Amino acid sequence: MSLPSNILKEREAETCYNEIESLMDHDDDEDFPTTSGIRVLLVDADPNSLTLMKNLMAQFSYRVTYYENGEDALAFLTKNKHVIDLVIWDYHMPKINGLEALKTISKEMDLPVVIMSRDHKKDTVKKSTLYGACDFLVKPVSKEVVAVLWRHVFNKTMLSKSGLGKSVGSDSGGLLGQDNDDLYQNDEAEGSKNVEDSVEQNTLEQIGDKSSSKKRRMSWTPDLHHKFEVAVGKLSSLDKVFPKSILKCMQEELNVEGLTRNNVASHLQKYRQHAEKKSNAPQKTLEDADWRNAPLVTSKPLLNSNINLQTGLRYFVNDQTAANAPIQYPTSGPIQYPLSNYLTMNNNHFMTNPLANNAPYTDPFYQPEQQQQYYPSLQFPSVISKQDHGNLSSAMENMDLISYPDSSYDQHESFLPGYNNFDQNPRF
DNA sequence: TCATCAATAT
DNA sequence: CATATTGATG
Repeated sequence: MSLPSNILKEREAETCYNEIESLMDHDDDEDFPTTSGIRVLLVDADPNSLTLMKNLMAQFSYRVTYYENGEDALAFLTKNKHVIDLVIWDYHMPKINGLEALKTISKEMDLPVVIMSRDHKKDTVKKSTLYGACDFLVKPVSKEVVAVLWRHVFNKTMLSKSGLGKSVGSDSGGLLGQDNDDLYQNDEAEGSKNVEDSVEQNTLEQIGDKSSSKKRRMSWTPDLHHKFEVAVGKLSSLDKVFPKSILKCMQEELNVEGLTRNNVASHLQKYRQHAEKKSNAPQKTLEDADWRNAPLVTSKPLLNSNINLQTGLRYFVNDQTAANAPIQYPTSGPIQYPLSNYLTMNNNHFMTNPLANNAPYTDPFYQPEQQQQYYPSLQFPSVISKQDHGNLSSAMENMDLISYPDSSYDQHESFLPGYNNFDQNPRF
């Protein structure tokens, strides 16, 4: 098993350090960082797009090895992993698709893998990122994307690895250090059945095999939390807001099973702390207030977008529409999510694509002949911090993926790679 | 490292 | 039952 630092070590030292320095020095907008010499394995079953991408990358002096056949590519890779810096794999491949490649590569070697796809449907993006894809490119890939690709990948992999200090061995399973099999714990659990299911499993497990499996910690899904709040609301007028009464109400009136009084008590504690915190300190710090009140940054969107180091997804930090969109907790019926779709970025933050105000936006940063219209609400997702959004975040905490449009994305939408601004101390 | 959850101890 | 502490998680 190769070491995470192999990217650094195995490239020629001088090129490498020059590369780093030039990368770090360039926060200048117009200058693209050099990508020369980066050794890329490019795999795409479609010869046309393969050629296109290969040529484009050659323009930026990447050293590209390319395959149409996934098996051949993998065979090459196992022998030559030490001379490859980056793997770009098409999602839709016969035999070995992007996900298969991700699995194998993250297991057997330690290389950043970028997934490329013509579509960017819900599943494609979700699975790719969850399986540890370092980046997700939508075909046709623009030259701007290629220009900053290595910078993103490098930044992501190196930062996350050096962030843990020198420890090298522990994170070898993948970029996120997660086992693929465990990623979808919550996938089958939906809606109100969540807790019942998990608790049932617990009891079953405990009966069947006491020694091996730990009981799974329950999770307060949005739906369950909603019921909790409904129960609290009903009881509050009677001054009977105690765990026991809440539990009773939830069980009898809201058909919740499998909860214990302690579960409710624990949640109630957190719920109250949350309310207290909110009433005590509704004032934000100056800095936060400044940020929240700052005008929407639209002058150079790409330059202001960030990449999340864990998911590889882009986010944009100043979308007030999204930041201010409240989540609705009706006293009955399903929760009304705001005009947004939330992706969990990490345990602290959500990325959102507000679907409101779809007015096309022309990026002034581009030269006239290159100008294109964006749909800002979709192009530039923003981040909502949990600290600023109490009631929104508490209910959504445990969700990997809250919601997505049922239909595939608008064709104008994509997770466009932005320019990482190398903010070493990002707000998020 | 750091914040926060749910569980458990007091 | 309320509150403090713990352990796990990401």
